[in-house]
Amino acid sequence: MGIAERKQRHKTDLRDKVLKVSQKIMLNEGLSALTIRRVADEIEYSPGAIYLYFRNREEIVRELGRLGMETLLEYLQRGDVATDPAERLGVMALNYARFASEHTETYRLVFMSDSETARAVFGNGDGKNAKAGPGERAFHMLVHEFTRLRGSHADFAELDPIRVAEIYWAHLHGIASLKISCSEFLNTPVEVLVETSVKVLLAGIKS
Amino acid sequence: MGIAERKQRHKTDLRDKVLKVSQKIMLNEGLSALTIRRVADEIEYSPGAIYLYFRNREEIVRELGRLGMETLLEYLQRGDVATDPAERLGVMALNYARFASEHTETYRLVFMSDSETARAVFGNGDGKNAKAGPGERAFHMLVHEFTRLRGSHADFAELDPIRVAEIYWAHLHGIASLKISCSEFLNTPVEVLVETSVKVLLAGIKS
DNA sequence: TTTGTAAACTGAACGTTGTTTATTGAACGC
DNA sequence: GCGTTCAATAAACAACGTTCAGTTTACAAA
Repeated sequence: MGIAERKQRHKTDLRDKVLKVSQKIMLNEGLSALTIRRVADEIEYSPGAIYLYFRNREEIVRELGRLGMETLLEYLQRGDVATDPAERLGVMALNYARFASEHTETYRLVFMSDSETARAVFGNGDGKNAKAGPGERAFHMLVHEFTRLRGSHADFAELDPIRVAEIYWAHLHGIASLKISCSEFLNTPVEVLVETSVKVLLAGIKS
Repeated sequence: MGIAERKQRHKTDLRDKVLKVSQKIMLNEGLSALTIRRVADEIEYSPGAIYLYFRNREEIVRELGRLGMETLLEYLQRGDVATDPAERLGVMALNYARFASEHTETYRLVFMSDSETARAVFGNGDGKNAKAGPGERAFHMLVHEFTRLRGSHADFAELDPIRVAEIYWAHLHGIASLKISCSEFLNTPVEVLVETSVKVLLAGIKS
C-alpha cells in the first residue's frame, strides 16, 4: 500500500503545514490576523484548499489550542525540580503564570474565548480517541500533587485534592487572565501575586 | 436656544436608543449578534446613521461594558447588609460571582476580551471627564473594605489593603471566568469555591 | 502508451461583516 | 421665499468565511 500511504502522508504534511503557518501568524500578529485567505497565501494554495484539511477556521483554532496546551503541560512538568510537594506547587504556579505571559495569545484562545475551544482542549481530541485531552492531563497533574501533599503532612490529612486543585487553578487563572485583560490595573507584579496566592492557599487549607 | 437644545436632545436620544437596542441584542443573542446593520434595522435607520453617533462598533461595545460595570457596582454595594467587614467581603464575593453568572455576556466583554475594553471601563469615560470609571470605583470599594478589615482586628493590622484587594479580586475573577469558559470542568459549585476562597484568603493574611 | 477514474485543487462566486462617501432632503435663520 | 446647514440615506468598498462547478493532476488498468 505504498501509494495510499504516500497520499496519506502528503495529506498530513499539508495539514501540519497549515497548522504551523497558522500558529506563526497567531503568535506574531494575534488571532484576528489568522484568516483563511492569509493562511492560503502563506502555504501558496487557494483558500478553498484549506477546507480539504479542516472543516472550518474554528477547527484550526481549536487545534492551535490543543498544541498550546501541550506546551503548558511542559511548563508545569518543570515543577519536578523540587521534591517537597508544597514547593513543587509553588514552582508550578510560577510556571503557569510564566506560560500565560509568554504565550498570551494561546492562553487567551484556550481560556478566555468561547467555551467550545476550552471543551476541545479538555475533552478527547477525536470521538474514537479515548485518551484525555492535554487540559485534563494538566489538571490531573495538579490533583496528583495535592494528593501527595495530603500524604506529606498531618496538617493536610483532610484535604480534598480535587476541590483544592480547582481552587488553586482558578486562583492562578484569575491572576494570569486579569494580567492579560486588565494589565495596567494590577499594580503588584504577577510573581508576587502568585506566590502569596499559593502561600495563602496552603496556609488556609490546613485543618 | 430652544432649537439647538432640541437638536441636542434628539441626538442624545438616538444615541441612547442605539445603546438600549445594542444591549438588548447582546443580552439575548450574544455579542456576535450585535452588528451595525442589525442595530440599524432595529432602530429603523440606515447603517450609516449609526456612525453619526458612534465612531465605530467598538465604541458601542465599550459603552455597553461601562453600563454593565455600573451594574456590577450595584451588586457589590448590596454587601452593605452585613456590618462585620469579613462578612461583607464574603457577601460581596458571592454577589460578584452572581453578577458574572447572571450577566455572562457582559462579564465576558469587560473582563475576557481585548484589554482595550477593560481600559475603557477602568479609565475615565471621556478625556475631559476626570472622574474614575466604574471599574476603578468598584476596585476602590474592595480596598476600602480591606482597610476597614485592617482596623477591625489586630490580626489584620499589617495587611496591605491594595495588594490584598488585588488578590481577592483576581481569585474571584478566576472562579467566575473559569466557570464561564470551562464550565463543565469545574465540578465544585461556584458558591462553594467562592466561599472557601474568601475564607482561605482571610485566614491566610492574618499576621 | 493510452485511457479512464478518482482525487486534489482552483477560481469565482455568495452572503456576511464594518466602514466611507456622494447625494438627497428637510428644517432652520434670515 | 431663499440659502444654508446638517441629519440621513443608498450605494459602494474591502475583507471575511465558506461553497461549488469546474479543471487539472496522478495513478490503475488496458
